[in-house]
Amino acid sequence: MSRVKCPKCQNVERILKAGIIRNKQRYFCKECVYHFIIKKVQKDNHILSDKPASQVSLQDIASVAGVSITTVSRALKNRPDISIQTREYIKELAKSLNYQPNILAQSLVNKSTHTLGVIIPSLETTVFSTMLGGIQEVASKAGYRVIICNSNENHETEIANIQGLMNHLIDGLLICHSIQTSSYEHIRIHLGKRIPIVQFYRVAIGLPISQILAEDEVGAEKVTAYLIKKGCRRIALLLGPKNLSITQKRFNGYKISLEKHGINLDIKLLAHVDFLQESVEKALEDWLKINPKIDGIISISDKSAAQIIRLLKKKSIKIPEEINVFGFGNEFTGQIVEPELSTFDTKTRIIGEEAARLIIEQIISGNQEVTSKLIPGEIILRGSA
Amino acid sequence: MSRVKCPKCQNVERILKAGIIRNKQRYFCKECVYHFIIKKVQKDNHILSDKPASQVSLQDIASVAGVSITTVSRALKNRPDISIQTREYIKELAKSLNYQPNILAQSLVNKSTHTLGVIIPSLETTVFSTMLGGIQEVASKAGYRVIICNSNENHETEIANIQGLMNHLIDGLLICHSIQTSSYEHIRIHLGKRIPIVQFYRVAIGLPISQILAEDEVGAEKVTAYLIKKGCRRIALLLGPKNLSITQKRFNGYKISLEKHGINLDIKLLAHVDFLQESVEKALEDWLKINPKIDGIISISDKSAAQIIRLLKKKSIKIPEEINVFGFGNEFTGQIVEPELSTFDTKTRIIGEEAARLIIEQIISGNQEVTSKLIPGEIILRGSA
DNA sequence: ACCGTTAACGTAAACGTTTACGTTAACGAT
DNA sequence: ATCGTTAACGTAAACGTTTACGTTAACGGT
Repeated sequence: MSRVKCPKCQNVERILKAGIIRNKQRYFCKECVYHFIIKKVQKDNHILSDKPASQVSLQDIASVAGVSITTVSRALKNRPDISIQTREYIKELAKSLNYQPNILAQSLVNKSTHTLGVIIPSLETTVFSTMLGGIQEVASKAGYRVIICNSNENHETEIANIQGLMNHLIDGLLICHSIQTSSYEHIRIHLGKRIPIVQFYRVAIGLPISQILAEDEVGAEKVTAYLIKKGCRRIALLLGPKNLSITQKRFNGYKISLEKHGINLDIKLLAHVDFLQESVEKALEDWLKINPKIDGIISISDKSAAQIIRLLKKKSIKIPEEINVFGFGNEFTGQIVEPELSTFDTKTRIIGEEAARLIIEQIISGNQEVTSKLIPGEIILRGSA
Repeated sequence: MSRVKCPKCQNVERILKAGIIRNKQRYFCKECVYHFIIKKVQKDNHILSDKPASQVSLQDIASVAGVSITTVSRALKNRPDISIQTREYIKELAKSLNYQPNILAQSLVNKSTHTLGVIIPSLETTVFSTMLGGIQEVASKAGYRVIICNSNENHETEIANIQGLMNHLIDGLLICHSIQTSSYEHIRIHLGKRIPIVQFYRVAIGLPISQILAEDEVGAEKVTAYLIKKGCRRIALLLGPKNLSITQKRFNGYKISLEKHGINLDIKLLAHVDFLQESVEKALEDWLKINPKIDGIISISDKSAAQIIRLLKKKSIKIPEEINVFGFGNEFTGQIVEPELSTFDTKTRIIGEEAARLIIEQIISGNQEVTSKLIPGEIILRGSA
């Protein structure tokens, strides 16, 4: 009935229809017992007809040079088993064709991407962008790219980001936890695998993971001691959410220092904020109502401290005469506010640098020994305390 | 002489040595004319003997389920041509084995990485980290990852970063040029290819590339006009390096406004700085020596403006009575300095958001039509002018 | 009995590399 | 002539996916 010809036995007579598959008629040849579908005619893609935009591959170079892909790879990678003439010829050819290796394919074979993943809670907070700067610099110098994921202080986002990065995109993970992160199951499941993890600044306490930390406890202790020495007895402490490691450590340092100097801890002097301007203002209002009056404030960040100073001045409260204000982090803002802010410099950039250094070392050595490093900070005295 | 047996014909007699290759003895069987090397005995890697750390692949699932890789892929991707029972079984199996797809392999096949590349001159400058925040947010919501490369205001680094990212790592490139970038050959060679490029904030003038811009010209014009209306006649203008687009545009706006109000342009009132504190201080010193005296300063950024205010106050120069100071960018610092800083809000975050939105649209639609978008800014009046 | 249809699978090519292993031809020594 | 050696290449598998295409068995209609 039809002019269909069997591609195997060339028979035209005993061909039967045999169903429709993917919108194409299928046939069955009774002669040679063979099912088949009529192929479309091939397009004429002889020469580089329609690939203006696509990158040239090893195959393209090999075709032009008249050698195999292996030989091209050998030439470009300076491997042995190739003659000098061939090597130079191929190298020049590759350059003239503007060959660029496909990093995806390389990574797939080499099982290494030369990329670090960084999970950061926010990009618009000075401490974090400063740490990122340190990470970037060290990573770049060591030949590593950086994928930055912003968790936006959100637990779910943090989990999703980590999962994505861990799916073979990175050689190592640097993580600074979000405010909301209180369980660490999503980290634990990746421990002991191929990809090393380093926590920095905000860390999970109690997990066997390498950490790079600021001197939160020591710093808070030193600052508290300094204020006590200056005569303060009612020192208010502005802290972040309770689950954060920096919150716990700074509180510890504060408490230790009070104990050493025989001052009783007053819970009313503690406040937990979420880094937003409103919550800082609220905490300050509450403190100012307390009796006996507060005579010192240790802030969670320089930004909040600067904000506190502005608010106190609006209320005509003298700094440092009535209230001493101390910041944490040594941000630029502290040099702008009046009086200039005394602060504990946590050496934020160095934390980033060290974190990158540590993870790169772990990647290269394959040694994932758990280490914990404290970056020494420094009290910087200016006008506010 | 030896007990070597030919793997083909099992002959033991007519075996000859045939060179050493990669430190292994090679043999030649005269019987069947065959070269061979004695293979090492295979290791017993029956069960998952030594893969505690390696991720499970489609192949692993397929082996356990007793089906082919294709079937597993179909199940996990909800493709047709699979029975519901099989699909559900495989899905559960995958979950219990904690299967995670290898994004590298997916990207290689799909020729798409769902990743945006961003080249930024610095991470520690507020405008940039704010724009990054905007980019990140829009990208995340659209399901795109972000690779951030810090050019560190360096031309060579910018070139290297772009080249790296373009080697199949990203689906689209967002770029904000470094100070040092004056030639744009490294951008031009990537135009018209598969990967769209969008410039933002600092752009190359004259290249056919889509751009998202701040209202630099209009903003400078408005600010200048405002100061003139307030009575200023000697308005100093702090600019960045001459090759930057924002420098040229802000200067244009300034000039236009002066002309409109019949004020002559005085070159001595212009200063080009490199964003470092020292150069700002130097520019200010020079200005203060000029006669007739300056009565207004338009700064390149809020940070520099805040710095200028502090310096002026140290010299007991009254703001805004003697000198009006205007910033650019609406950074947090402007609310801390006293008097609070009047500024032109360039809506930095929106610039980032729009840049991300535009490039994602170009990626999805495949339409690389060149568009240029100006993000409307807004004058914010506070105490300094 | 014969034919047409379809659900549900499998095979293999493709993406662009890297690399273990095979092969060839030329050369020198016996 | 026969054998050992080596430089310089090629072949093919592997990395983990996706997908075009082929195949099988079962079923229903005549």
